[in-house]
Amino acid sequence: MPADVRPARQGRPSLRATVTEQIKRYIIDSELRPGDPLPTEGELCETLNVSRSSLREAIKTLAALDIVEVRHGFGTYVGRLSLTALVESLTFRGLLSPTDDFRVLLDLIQVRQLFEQGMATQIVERLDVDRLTALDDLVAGLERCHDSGTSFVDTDRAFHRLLMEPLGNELISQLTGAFWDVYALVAPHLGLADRQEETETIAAHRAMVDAARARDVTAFVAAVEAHYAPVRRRITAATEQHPPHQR
Amino acid sequence: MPADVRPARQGRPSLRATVTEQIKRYIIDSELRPGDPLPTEGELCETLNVSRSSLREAIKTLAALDIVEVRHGFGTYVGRLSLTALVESLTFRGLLSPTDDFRVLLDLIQVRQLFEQGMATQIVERLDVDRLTALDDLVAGLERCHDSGTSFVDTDRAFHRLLMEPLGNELISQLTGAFWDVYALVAPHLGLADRQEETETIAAHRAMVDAARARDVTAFVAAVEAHYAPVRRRITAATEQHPPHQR
DNA sequence: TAATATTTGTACGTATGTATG
DNA sequence: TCATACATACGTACAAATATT
Repeated sequence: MPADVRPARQGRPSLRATVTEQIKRYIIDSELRPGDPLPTEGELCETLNVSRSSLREAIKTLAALDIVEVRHGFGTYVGRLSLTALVESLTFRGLLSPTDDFRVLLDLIQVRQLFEQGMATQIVERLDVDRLTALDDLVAGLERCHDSGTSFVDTDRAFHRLLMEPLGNELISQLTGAFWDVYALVAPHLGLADRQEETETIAAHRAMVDAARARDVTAFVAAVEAHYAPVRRRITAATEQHPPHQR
Repeated sequence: MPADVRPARQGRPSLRATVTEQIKRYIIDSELRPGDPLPTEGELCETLNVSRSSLREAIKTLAALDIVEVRHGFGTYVGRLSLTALVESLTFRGLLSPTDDFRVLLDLIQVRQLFEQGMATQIVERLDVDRLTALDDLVAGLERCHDSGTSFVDTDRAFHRLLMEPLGNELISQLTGAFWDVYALVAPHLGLADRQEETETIAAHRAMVDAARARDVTAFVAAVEAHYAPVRRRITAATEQHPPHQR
């Protein structure tokens, strides 16, 4: 009986690796969808002929990838397949290396900018009136947050996700959200204050909406540039002074 | 004693969640680097005051994210922080929904194209003579593979990674590799044959190198377009005929 | 409100497999 | 070959969460 999958490093695949593959196979073969229930641990143990400990470790591996979702005392379900694993992995990377973490953040910002500038033509084309109005509201929300001193972050995240939504590319949308999450999680640990530039940032958001409404790709790209430029400057400045790693 | 971390959904965080956070914290606080050894399971159990089962499940969660790496019979180490989790997650997503999987692939191709076109200016600017020569060799390698009928894939992957390397953006490089991996894993399951268009693909690769050598951004972008156009056509065609899900 | 069944979470003990020297 | 250290696997028991009655 040949091993039909990659032997990872060498030797035989571990039992847990086998079990994770079997569970994935079960989900695919049963044509389950996110949210659908899986058999209980007991049933799976019996079906796959493994102990509960081994099965649980396999389940935990799959849960980390959001391929399954476990609810205590209730059951196990097919996961939402979100990119939480990517967020966790990148966040940890950002927190891990004090000397390199600014590099990680710069990389991240560059990708976000690449998404919005590289898709500028399609974004400007496809943003309909409803979405433009919604974006207006979100910018107004940013201003309210600024005035009242409340948190910026949720509204900002929603803005950038809504911007990419009309592309109809679920991967880009999710990556946008994921990268935003990572930035929001890592930046505070680096002592990067946001508030000083909020006014500038809000203006850039508004410029993006205006450019999109005017179907002016060039102006839109410039507005995106203006949106990310201060952040990049700040990170670069922080890199140069090579601050001590806090905590 | 207040719960100092996010309550996730509701209630108290599970012990396992706490343990995973503690291990991550330990790695960061100890300033460990990828490849560095962690304490043994026994020591960690004692330090964190948890049973082996709980600890092991936490370890498995971290291993799935490549935050730690376990070597059987040898020990546990800080992981390479690769994007294997992203690859696994996206691959599974592609395999999961027969009706949508072409959509997933199209999304993927679009992002790959976005990377190469959006970064065209910098790529063309920064590719030095050595790298251009290396790219020449890789194209020659593609031709040899085509003539001898051997596998295309490794050389193609190397080409696209080398293309992005001079950007110095590790995230883009890794995402490029990850997306390539996902495509290579999912495409065969959809019955998308590659060989028919190999000649066309090789020509596009060569055009990309030539354009880069001439520092001609416009030509480079066009070559990238020509590289991905046939793939996208093929996926679109396959979508329309809505084939039965094999296996 | 309370009791109960179901399901996942945690703990511990023991035996086995694996890598290194 | 052997010894040691370590991870892997299994089984059982009980705790905690959830839903139903």
